[in-house]
Amino acid sequence: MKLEHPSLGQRVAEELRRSILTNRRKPGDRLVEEQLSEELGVSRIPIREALRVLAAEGLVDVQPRRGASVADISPEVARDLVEVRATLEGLNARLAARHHQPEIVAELREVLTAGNRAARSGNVDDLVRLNGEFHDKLAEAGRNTILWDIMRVLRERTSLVFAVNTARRAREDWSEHSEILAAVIAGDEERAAVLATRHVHRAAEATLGKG
Amino acid sequence: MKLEHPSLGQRVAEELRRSILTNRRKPGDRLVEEQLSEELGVSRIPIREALRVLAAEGLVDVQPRRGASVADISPEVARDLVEVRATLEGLNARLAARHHQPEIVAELREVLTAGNRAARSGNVDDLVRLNGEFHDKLAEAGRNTILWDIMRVLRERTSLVFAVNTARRAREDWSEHSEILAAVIAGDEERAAVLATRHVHRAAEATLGKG
DNA sequence: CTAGTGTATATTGTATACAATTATCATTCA
DNA sequence: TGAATGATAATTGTATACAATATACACTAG
Repeated sequence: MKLEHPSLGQRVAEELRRSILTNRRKPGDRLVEEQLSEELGVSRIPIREALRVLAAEGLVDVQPRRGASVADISPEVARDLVEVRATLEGLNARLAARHHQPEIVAELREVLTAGNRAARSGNVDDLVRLNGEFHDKLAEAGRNTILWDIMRVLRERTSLVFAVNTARRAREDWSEHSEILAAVIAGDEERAAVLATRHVHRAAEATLGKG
Repeated sequence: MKLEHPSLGQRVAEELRRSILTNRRKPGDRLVEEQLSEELGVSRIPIREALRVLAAEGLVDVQPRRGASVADISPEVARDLVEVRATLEGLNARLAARHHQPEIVAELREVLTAGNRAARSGNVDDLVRLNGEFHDKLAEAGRNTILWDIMRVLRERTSLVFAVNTARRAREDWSEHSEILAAVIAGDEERAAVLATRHVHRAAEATLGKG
């Protein structure tokens, strides 16, 4: 077995995370240690570590002595996630508008163009990736590492729920992204915050209905 | 060895968490697996699990192949934590005011009286415990499990920083708690939110200075 | 005397083995 | 027939042992 710097556990976690977020493993699917161990060609120890990491992120449920499964997010929990995420995206957009980071803004502009293109062509893989990039870079522009970290996890968990609507809502999504970025560039904290918060709520409504 | 339901890892995590939050283990202290293993009388496996859990909570730093240590929170990170926590305490107070939960409010009233008593007598242990209870119950009143969970972790991490000031600021703390609860009871969402947010910022300023 | 190198030691990462618990399912008794 | 029961299998929890890596420090070369 070849060894590299990031521990096996880390890499297993990465692999599992991807398989969950791309819906190759679906909510409720059991994650049996022995089984994963064979499948990925490592012993159970790194598998266990990975499962704990993912459990901490909320992507996996683990019950003592009964094993792990892909998290199944109930509509109630989804609403809770949305409420928190909407608030934090608002805070972050406010901070981004305040801090005014030209380099990141330039990158965001590029992502925006690519996103609009993908929205017209309807390429789902690209849309998912670009949407992630947009929110990630925006979080970077907020310059708050704690916020960045929490939002990353919240985004993953909500994406587990909203995945179905990525294609359908693509146009609105990217038009809203555009408005948010404009407000950030203008340094209009209040408007950036309101738009970002509203953006999350609207994306949620498309899947959960108004609540 | 006696076995009980919560796994050893869980109990080790609990034990370590307490020792960190009570400052028996200080920021920067190394957490050597073998050493903890002997000290707590279990093998290294549960120790590792516990360290991962605490790392996910931000109470412990672990670097691959170099081991774990009690998290040392820089002033910059502390400011970031405060910014996020202030916002979320605001959101939660708003939700608590909206949802109007008589039973929890009754409990909060009791904690408040006990807190004011402790503030006058200056008993630090009681102050820490009651402060935790107040915020925990308030979080419960918000009825958002995601928010509750995130705030618990943020509170632990900020408490690591603010610990020094618990006694000094006790009077103001509890007077502010009282105002927040009043706004919650009155169902005044906006006022509850503003007060809760301001409360966190003020507690932070006592330690970090205005930022 | 300092920089660099190599070896010893400490520590973490992983694998294997076994113990404890939970789930499954056939069987028995009412 | 259906619920309770017990044996068996599947699975997780923990311990021990070993491999890989990082750190510390003495030693050599310049």
